[in-house]
Amino acid sequence: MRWSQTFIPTLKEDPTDADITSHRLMMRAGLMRKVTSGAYTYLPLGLLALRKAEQIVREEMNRAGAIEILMPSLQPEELWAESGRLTSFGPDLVKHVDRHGKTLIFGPTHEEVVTDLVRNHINSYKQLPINFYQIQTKFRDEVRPRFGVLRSKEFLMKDAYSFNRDEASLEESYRAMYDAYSRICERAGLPYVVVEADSGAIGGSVNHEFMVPCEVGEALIALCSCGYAANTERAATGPLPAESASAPRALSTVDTPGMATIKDVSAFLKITPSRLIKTLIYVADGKPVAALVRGDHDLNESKLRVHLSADTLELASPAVISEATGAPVGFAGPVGLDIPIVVDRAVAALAWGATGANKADAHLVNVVPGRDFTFTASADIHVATEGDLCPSCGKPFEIRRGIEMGHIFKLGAKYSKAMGAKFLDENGKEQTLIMGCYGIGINRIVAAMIETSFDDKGIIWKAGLAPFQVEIVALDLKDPDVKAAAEDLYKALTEKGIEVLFDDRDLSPGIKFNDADLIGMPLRVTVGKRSLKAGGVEVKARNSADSKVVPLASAAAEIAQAVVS
RNA sequence: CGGGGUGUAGCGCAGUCUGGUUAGCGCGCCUGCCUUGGGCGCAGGAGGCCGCCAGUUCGAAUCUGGCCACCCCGACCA
Repeated sequence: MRWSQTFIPTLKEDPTDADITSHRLMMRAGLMRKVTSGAYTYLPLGLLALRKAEQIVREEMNRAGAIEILMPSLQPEELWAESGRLTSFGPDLVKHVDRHGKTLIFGPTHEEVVTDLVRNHINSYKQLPINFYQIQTKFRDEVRPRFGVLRSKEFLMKDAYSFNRDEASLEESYRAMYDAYSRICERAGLPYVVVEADSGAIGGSVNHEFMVPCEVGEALIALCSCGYAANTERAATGPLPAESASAPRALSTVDTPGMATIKDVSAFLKITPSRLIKTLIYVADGKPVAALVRGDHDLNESKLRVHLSADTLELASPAVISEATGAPVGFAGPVGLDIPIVVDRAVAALAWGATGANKADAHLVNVVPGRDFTFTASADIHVATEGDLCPSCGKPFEIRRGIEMGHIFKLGAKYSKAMGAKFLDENGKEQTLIMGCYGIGINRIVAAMIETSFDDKGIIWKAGLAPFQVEIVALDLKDPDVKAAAEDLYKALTEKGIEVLFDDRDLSPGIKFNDADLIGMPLRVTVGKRSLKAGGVEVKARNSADSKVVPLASAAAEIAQAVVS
């Protein structure tokens, strides 16, 4: 591709609305442009990279035995009503009412559509297992799109859905996807960790996320040297050692006028937030329950829901809170409370703490769990954080940020049961299909790679995703010898099937070198009067400061060799 | 949805507080000359509903009100 014949609008300055590296560089290197919040136009260079990512994913899916199809973005609302997700997915759904008044959903995911396909056409165990996938644009009405293409309202996704006869078969499909995802990360040049994750709105039990560790990642992951790795939304925590109870003092009440937040109260009482016992009132399946966590911890609703075996769980309204505790929000406490009380194990481990007094403008101090209040259960119900211990080996976690690039789920019968997707087994007996689903964000592959491979000059492409393997920078194009040498090399490399970008623009060397660094192709070949005088062309890798002069006669072969290796 | 911020040429910004000729600067763009190994030089030029609507005023980029868009933090989240 000749630079003069394509469209690569590089920017000298950083755009004001991009402040993370990948977004900034994707704009500056001319990979894309924003159309509106959360929606981008991919320009030639960005599109080439996106297609590379897509092709890697496609090849690995095919290799893993998945079958490519293409489902529509437009989905009938009724299918979502059948699965029950019309409400659970809620406001994130992008909807459209057509001229007949029928509501269509712009698919954020395709469990319903694919399950509908399968229930109509898969009837026998002989057709199983089967795994359908597609690479398609998805829509989500994101509350806050951000970080360029890392969280957008419209994005390219590969979604695969396996249908299996039983758990053992699902395990095989799941394993095949797990391995495929690992290979995809490796081919794309992405550093990654696989973590246990929470399943959110998709459902199911076992699931893993493929994370690219990176400062701008939105997910927090707990890592342990023993190999345990989990999203902090999901990570179990090991029990903290109980504090030794040194001569407990008597419970007493302290006036705390207007102090309803952890920050206010801990400052006023001159104790650390970890000594405060935060009392949260929830409504589980219609009944109020108190959940106690340390002031420096966040309650993990998933853990609490699982512990309570509740179908629905939501934070109680102020009215319910004051009815249960007799106090306004901010002053709830466990002492004297007559609803079920679940304490986090970290709270149970406290020798003493401070809590709300169930009375406006008052807190209790020297509260001893078990002495001053009893509790229904003690469980791990807080979000894993710095200072927590690994549940597997007991050593402290390391907490890191990561970009969630892929997510694989064992769904079980969640959708097949709700939508009646069944098959007949060898005995002619009707069975419900078991499902798995496997998603990977194509745009995120590209952005995450850039986010983890750049320098102050620009992008440093890993070969797997690089739009071109080689950029020829031709200087002194008005010199016939230089022109001929550059053209010949371009032709020779192209004929060898190498992806070459030929910067044939008649611009000053500085601009061309800076652009070459910015767009960051793995190999740069400079052809100019000076290089010819030195005996040929200058070859330099983007990720190295060294360069060498290669004779014209062997240049094409040598460069081709370097690209392959 | 709560908090904060920004909208002036393709990009990056000044001007707004304190209203007053023709709205500036750098980069980019066009023409000519010059230059060719790290964002050259000289000369000439094009490009603006100053986010939108309404109001105040003799006069509004500037003051007032409403609206819209975008960004950041938080909440939320395959």
